[in-house]
Amino acid sequence: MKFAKIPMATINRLSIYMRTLQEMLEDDVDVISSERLAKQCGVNPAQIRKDLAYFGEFGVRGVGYRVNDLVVQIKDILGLNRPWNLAMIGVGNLGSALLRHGNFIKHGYIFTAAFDVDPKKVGKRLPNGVIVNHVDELEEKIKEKEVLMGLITTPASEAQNIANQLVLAGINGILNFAPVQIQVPDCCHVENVDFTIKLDSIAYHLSASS
Amino acid sequence: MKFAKIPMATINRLSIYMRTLQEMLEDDVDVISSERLAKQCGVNPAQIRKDLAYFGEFGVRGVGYRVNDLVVQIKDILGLNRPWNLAMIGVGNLGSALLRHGNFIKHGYIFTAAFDVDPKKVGKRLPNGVIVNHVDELEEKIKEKEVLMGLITTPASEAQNIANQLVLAGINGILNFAPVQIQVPDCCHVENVDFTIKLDSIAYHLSASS
DNA sequence: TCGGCAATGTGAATTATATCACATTTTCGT
DNA sequence: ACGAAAATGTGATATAATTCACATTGCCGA
Ligand SMILES: NC(=O)c1ccc[n+]([C@@H]2O[C@H](COP(=O)([O-])OP(=O)(O)OC[C@H]3O[C@@H](n4cnc5c(N)ncnc54)[C@H](O)[C@@H]3O)[C@@H](O)[C@H]2O)c1
Ligand SMILES: NC(=O)c1ccc[n+]([C@@H]2O[C@H](COP(=O)([O-])OP(=O)(O)OC[C@H]3O[C@@H](n4cnc5c(N)ncnc54)[C@H](O)[C@@H]3O)[C@@H](O)[C@H]2O)c1
Repeated sequence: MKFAKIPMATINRLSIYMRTLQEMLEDDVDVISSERLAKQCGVNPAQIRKDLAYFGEFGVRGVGYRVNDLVVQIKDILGLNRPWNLAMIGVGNLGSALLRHGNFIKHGYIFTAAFDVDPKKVGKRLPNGVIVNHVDELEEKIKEKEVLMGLITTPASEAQNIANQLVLAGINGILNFAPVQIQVPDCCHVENVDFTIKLDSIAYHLSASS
Repeated sequence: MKFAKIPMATINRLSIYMRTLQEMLEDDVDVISSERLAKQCGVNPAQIRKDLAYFGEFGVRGVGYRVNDLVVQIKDILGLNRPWNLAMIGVGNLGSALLRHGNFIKHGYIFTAAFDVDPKKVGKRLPNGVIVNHVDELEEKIKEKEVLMGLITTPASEAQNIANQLVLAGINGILNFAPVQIQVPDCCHVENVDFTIKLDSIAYHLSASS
């Protein structure tokens, strides 16, 4: 079972399960059935069991899943039982909002470096103590701070260029907020966040149903 | 063909095609083959033709697609040949960054209302001229300003509550940035944006490949 | 100790999505 | 005017993901 190809959708759902389970922990739920968890997450119960079955057997038949254990197991699967150092490239509108946001650290994501080209921003100290570096120092600082993922929040026109530099600096995980498709070698994994695509999808549904 | 069930994935890809085509227009490309467009968008050429075939015949055999025409056609499909009025609920960190962002208006999305509960924010005028209202006035203002979609950027704990109010105010399209699964009636379409899920997915890929 | 219950884990069936492969249609050069 | 070239549109095929349905397993109470 361990060596089957894992659907991407499964990985994304595991994140959602994990987050839901963490909320349940705070409400002192300690055992949960796939049925109840499924309802909470808006998926089919068999889906949850199948998703987990790719990685092993984590439940107790007739009982359900121990919430705390399952959170740990999912974290193991996803590689989240360790901190991940992040770099932000582009400390503008969106970049700053993300840097200020407290949720990342709660999930083990730590901004340890930030870069910009604007002289007004370079040298500034961020609320989390990180100092904004000039993008010229990208490779050096990324290695020094042991950064493993880069978040691109520069203008779209710069995104590909920044991606290239990140890859050269040894980064192989990128979260791209610029609304362009960036090209990287196979060793590097890119995820895109594009809000307007989501808005378009809502527009389609509202138009189609009227 | 018109009445086949359209895959969600098709709709999302149409947005990507459209954006890529719009870039090409700026570079004065006026005809494009599915093959070249596919390469640019990182998909299979047959995929593009199939996606479009759900809605009609837009190309010229032996030639390709007229870029400008295809943009118009896709906009028609998605319902984007008209403006969409948006409301932002929660004018914090993220909400403000989005409100300041110029890309939305370029795609026909117009923020016409904004809401918060913080007395320091209510009454303030935003860069786009919109005044922040108290959330108590949600329904009234949403009707007055003819808002059709709501963006939720409040703390997660408030998200469901806000969603309920939006539905009551007649909204049936919601873009939710809070990291919780919100429940709405079938008439309402919800899309979620959750950055940490994307980070988790990157973490998984980096862990799995090492 | 044992039988019934409850909920998992999973092969099989179904549904959805993507790709192939080619007949069709248009353009263009001679 | 015609034949070759190019690229669409689409039925058939392949692949992937989801859901069903039930045998299996561990728990609990009598
Ligand atoms: N702000 C939003 O709400 C929002 C929403 C969706 C998408 N986006 C996308 O996110 C990106 C950033 O948006 P924004 O609103 O923060 O823009 P912004 O202009 O406020 O910020 C961009 C920052 O990048 C810096 N920069 C420019 N070139 C750079 C380079 N080569 N290296 C490093 N830094 C560089 C600029 O100095 C600036 O600080 C854009 O691609 C935008 O389309 C933003
Ligand atoms: N900031 C980010 O980069 C980021 C990233 C990912 C997810 N998110 C999510 O987006 C949401 C907002 O994040 P943020 O960083 O902007 O938080 P924030 O605290 O800066 O902003 C939240 C705003 O919502 C307002 N608010 C609270 N209750 C409200 C209510 N009932 N009605 C209307 N307004 C209300 C607050 O007054 C505040 O202005 C959160 O759910 C967060 O998890 C944010």
